[in-house]
Amino acid sequence: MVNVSTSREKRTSNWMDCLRSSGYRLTEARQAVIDVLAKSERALNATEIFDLAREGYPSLGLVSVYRTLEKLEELNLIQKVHHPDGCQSYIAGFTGHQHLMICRVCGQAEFFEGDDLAPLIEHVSRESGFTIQEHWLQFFGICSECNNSAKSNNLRKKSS
Amino acid sequence: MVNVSTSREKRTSNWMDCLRSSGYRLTEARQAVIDVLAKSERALNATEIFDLAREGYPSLGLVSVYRTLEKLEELNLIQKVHHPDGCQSYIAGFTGHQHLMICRVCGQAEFFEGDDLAPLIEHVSRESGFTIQEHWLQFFGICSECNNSAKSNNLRKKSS
DNA sequence: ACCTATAATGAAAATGGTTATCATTACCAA
DNA sequence: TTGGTAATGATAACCATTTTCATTATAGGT
Repeated sequence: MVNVSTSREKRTSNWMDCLRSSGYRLTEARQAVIDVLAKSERALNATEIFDLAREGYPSLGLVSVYRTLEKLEELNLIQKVHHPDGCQSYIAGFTGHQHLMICRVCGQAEFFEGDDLAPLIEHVSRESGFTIQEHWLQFFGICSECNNSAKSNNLRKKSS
Repeated sequence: MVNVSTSREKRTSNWMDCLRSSGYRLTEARQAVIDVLAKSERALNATEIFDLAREGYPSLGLVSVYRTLEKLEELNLIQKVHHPDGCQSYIAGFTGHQHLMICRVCGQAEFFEGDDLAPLIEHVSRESGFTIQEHWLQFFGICSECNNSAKSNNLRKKSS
């Protein structure tokens, strides 16, 4: 089952449904991991998820985090995010593609669409003899919130 | 010092020059690592480099491989390559950008140019409020050599 | 509502890749 | 040639991830 675009609020129950319909059991450990990941605006690694999830479910074991991540990835509910300093973090995601925009300050990640790489792929393909099957595209920068708080910081500095 | 486009043959000596002019010493261990990396057509991880380099310099230690990689990356002579199953391999590269085309069969990696993402970046930027500073673009597919050998395999199958 | 098979769990140990420590070696400027 | 020291390789330490295993808790059947 492939999940479809889901509001962040319904994502948790949707994921639990996906697990159940794939023959997996619904456990408190999984619930705790899913709660954290489904509502996060940035990619999280196993340890971060562990720490956050234990706030609500203290008996959670780190191993269960790894095991849950495995299953969520298998069901295409989450995807691994590649980053200059580490590629072991995960984020809720609809497609298998890497079309993310990542804020270097706060880590917030946002999907974008509208890339038309067909002409480039066509060109590079003909030039090189490569058959191109997949592409990764990712942007790094500063999100609007961090842009704004940087501005107001500057104002404060100037006025002081 | 930033290295410029260099033919594969001259790359080794060029890299040694870069090391020297940056105040690093030229040692046999480094030479061995550089020899392997400079002539490789695909990204290699530390262990692969270690194994290959020891063929010519058996007393090489794995730790020296890591240390040399560190320095070559610092001098922008090599860059880390991100891949679905592992992001710890390195390839000789001119720029800090990820504009690679990688063969899924043999791993051969080739740089390409000619991407004009300015309109897309402009659009996504305005839409989201993100300031986009950098982008990663990477293609995966089958290189021309592997395409050809796949074809001849098919012919052989059909004729037998 | 209770059983029961077994999937899933958490703790502890094992693994594997990378980094730190340290005595020894070898590079290179003087 | 020599001396200061950067770099080396061996070993140990480290840390994230995986495996093992006895115990627990889920969900389907009764």
